[in-house]
Amino acid sequence: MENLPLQFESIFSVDCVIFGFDEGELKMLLIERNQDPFKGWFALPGNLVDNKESIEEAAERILYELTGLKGIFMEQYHTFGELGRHPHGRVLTVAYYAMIRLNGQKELKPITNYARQAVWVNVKEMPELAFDHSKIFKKGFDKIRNKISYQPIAFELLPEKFTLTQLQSLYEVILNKKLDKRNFRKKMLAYDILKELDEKQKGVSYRAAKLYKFDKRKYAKHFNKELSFAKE
Amino acid sequence: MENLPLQFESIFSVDCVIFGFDEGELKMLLIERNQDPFKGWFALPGNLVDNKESIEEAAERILYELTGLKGIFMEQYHTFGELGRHPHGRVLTVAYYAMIRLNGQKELKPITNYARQAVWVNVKEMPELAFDHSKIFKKGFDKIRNKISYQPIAFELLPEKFTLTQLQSLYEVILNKKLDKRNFRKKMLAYDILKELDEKQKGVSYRAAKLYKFDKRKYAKHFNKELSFAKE
DNA sequence: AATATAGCGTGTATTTTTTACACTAAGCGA
DNA sequence: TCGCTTAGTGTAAAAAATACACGCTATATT
Repeated sequence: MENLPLQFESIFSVDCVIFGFDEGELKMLLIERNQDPFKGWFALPGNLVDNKESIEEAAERILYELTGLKGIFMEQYHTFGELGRHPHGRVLTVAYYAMIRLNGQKELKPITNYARQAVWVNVKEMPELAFDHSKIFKKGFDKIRNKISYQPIAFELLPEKFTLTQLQSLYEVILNKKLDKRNFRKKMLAYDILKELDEKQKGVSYRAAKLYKFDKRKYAKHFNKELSFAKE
Repeated sequence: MENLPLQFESIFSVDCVIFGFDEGELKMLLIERNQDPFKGWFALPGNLVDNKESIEEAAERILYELTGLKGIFMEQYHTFGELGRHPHGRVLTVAYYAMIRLNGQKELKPITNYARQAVWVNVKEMPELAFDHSKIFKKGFDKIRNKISYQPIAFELLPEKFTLTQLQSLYEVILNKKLDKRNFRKKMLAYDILKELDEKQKGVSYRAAKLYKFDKRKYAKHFNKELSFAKE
């Protein structure tokens, strides 16, 4: 702290690990790089932070520029700064994650041409990524897997209205194990953070399930108590 | 990532939040700064990371230089990079924490003169700190409070041999609430990670308590199951 | 030697939470 | 109307968490 030049600029980047849930699969947002190094490789959306913006603002801007997604709230989870992580020198990267709702097909359109395209990739079919991004992704995945065990972040991934079966299968994908239907429902309803709607699922060729909404107001009330979904 | 100069140097720092437990009080390690800005203020041990060392190495080196403590394993928990956090420009700082055993009085002797002195301060009597260090400390404290609820990190703070009452009072200080003696013991012993010794406390003017050791081997066996201490 | 003192060490009953487990009901399509 | 597919439901047993109080023992004091 002491031997700093009197005025200086920091060089560091952010990387974003964005999860989405679609067709029963947990997916992650990747870009195909259009620049060296690692041109043509898949990578996490990420770039350098400007000198006059906060890191959070940078994360939001960069995600927008590379994928077209706007207004996504992300949470910081780790900073990576291995000596060898970038070919041109050590760049620190601050990693953020978010879980978002895929309303039907959210349009992915990179605004800059640093990215050739942005795509959703099933987390179970992740290719090798540029830089140390595979490691960053893995740690982010661990993070949400852990977090979902005590906080109901899963709702962020589902459409506004969802069935209990959808909710359960999301938990199953993230935790990577089967849960008991009756116990899952009992537990989830006991938390009293779901609002049952007067509506049913449509367009299915079997008995339609009731739809539910996440009730933020009730959730806030229970907020101190941490919720536990993982123990079963 | 794309518009990087071909070779560059990163400027960033680490700050260390080091907890110790002594005389029934949870304490934190602070230095008194001997340099502007904030000369004479208390601050977390922290400094710039060299260009050829990993962040972890830097944390260890810096802690040593400022306090004389060696070989402390620290864990990263957050990165702070507010635009205004350093008067000369934005410096990112990666924050680490550790909990350490204070064997009697561990000698604190700054090696460099960036620090005038290093001292243990009760977390309940924390002065205002330089830069945004109060915020960094607070987040670190939240972190261990949360962590101790499901992982037995408390052992790192106690002497090798300790009584159950000492262990309980440490939990009470960190969680900031009273726990029931019988239930605490029942739960702790049920986890089967303590080894009862054939020794007793010495030098107390009342019935001496049995001493215990933390049994790392048994802990490793149970490691998958997370332990819960906070619910009561 | 007797007594005071301070913290040690222990058990049980109750409530709450977690788990295991299987069938009928409803809606759609052929 | 029959067949298929998923929705929706309850109970009993086990495990975990909680609430709660007193005799014991080592030392210090007189």
